[in-house]
Amino acid sequence: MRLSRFFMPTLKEDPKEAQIASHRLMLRAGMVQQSSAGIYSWLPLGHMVLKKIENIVREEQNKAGALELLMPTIQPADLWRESDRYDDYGKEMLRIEDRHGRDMLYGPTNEEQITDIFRSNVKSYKDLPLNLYHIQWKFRDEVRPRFGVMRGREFLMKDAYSFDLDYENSKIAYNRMFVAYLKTYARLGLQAIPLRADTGPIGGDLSHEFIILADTGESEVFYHKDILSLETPEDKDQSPEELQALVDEWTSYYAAADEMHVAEKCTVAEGDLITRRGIEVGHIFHFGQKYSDKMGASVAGPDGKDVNVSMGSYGIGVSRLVGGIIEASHDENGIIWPEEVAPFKVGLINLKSGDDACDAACDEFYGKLQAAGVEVLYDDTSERAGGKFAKMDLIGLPWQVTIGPRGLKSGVVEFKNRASGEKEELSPEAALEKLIG
RNA sequence: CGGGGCGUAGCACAGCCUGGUAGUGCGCUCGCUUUGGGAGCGAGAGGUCGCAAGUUCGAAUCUUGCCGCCCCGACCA
Repeated sequence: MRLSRFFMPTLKEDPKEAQIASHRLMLRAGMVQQSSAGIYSWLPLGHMVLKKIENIVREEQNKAGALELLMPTIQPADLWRESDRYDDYGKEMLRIEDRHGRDMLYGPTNEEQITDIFRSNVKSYKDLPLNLYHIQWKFRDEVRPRFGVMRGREFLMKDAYSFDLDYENSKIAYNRMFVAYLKTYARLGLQAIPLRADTGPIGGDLSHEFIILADTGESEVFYHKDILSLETPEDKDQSPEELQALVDEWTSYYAAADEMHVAEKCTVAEGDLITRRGIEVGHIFHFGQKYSDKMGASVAGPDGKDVNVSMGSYGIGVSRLVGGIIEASHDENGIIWPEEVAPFKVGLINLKSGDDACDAACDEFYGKLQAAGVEVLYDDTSERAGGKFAKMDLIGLPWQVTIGPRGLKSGVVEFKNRASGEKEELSPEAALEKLIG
């Protein structure tokens, strides 16, 4: 992509409404634009990152055997009356009336909708286990949206729903998602910690939330220091026994958010207990028959008798992760994208566009990267050098290649790693080798 | 939802107290000079001063009401 043809409205100064790093940087980098409180338009650069995260989440869900579908954003109130949540959910639910006077709502989550799909189509235990998910926009009318996309009212979420014949099988589904989440966060370049969690309005008896550490996190977390040295599970299929062993390993260390942490009961030695702040980026629940009982989601078991299925739900905040990753990975100059989610892998800077030698060298370099399928943003504008450097650091692409008249005289380009700040002078061929090789 | 703050050019702000030609910096356009870490000079474009009512000869400025946004708290993926 040539910057001259791209739409990336960056800001040199900090917008005053943005208080925390990710919000400030997303606005400055031209990733999002606020539409109203807690509701954002995703501009091309932000949209690219959002889609990258979404795709990684999707791939890991698919690998874990979940099947993607897509449920609507607007749901009928009657479904929610069946589960009694229409009255319980409170003002966070955005309620709408259609032209016929029917009560509708903008879905804050989809347990009722998925249970309806399940009950009208699945009748036999032979069709289980089943795990269905979608990646869809949700709306929760938060009293106080804040922190940009991290606590928006409208947000993109992956939510999966598992259906099993009994608790034992449901537990396997739960464990499978637990492990899939560990793999997902690792691919996103994040160190995530599973915490035993409160089940809240979704209900249920088993629940973990996944948090990433960042100073601006909204809740305080307490954990045993060794949990950070656990190895991410291999990216392969695991048997139910292997899954259980992995979950046991990850939950054997103490880890709790402030509302679940009781200092007197915590047995971790003082020197081993770390207190930091965390951002919740995922939450999984086993809630058994809560919805299948109320909504009549049953299948015939092996003995021919109907059984209400045992369910779980599994959420990942996709749009929140965009902000979360920035919180966990930035410096005073801007964002530092982990390579897997970076909008482009390489930023190519033409230091003197209009100069024949520079233009020719850049065009050639750009062409070769594109031919090799490497995503590159080529700053071919006539802006001054300082501005180009600052902008490239701001948007945080993992690698920067700078081509200017001075280097060209001695046949080198500057090759910079955004994360470490390390620079080296290389021949164009050597730089290409590093990026393509 | 309790408490606080702010709405003036795309962005950040001054002007308001004490009513009288709507300003500054950045950004944008054009020209010239520049060109290796957010340049200089010159010339421009860009505003229903959040909205409405009121007071007044006259309102960005005073009064009232409304709307929007931000921060702290409680709440929450």
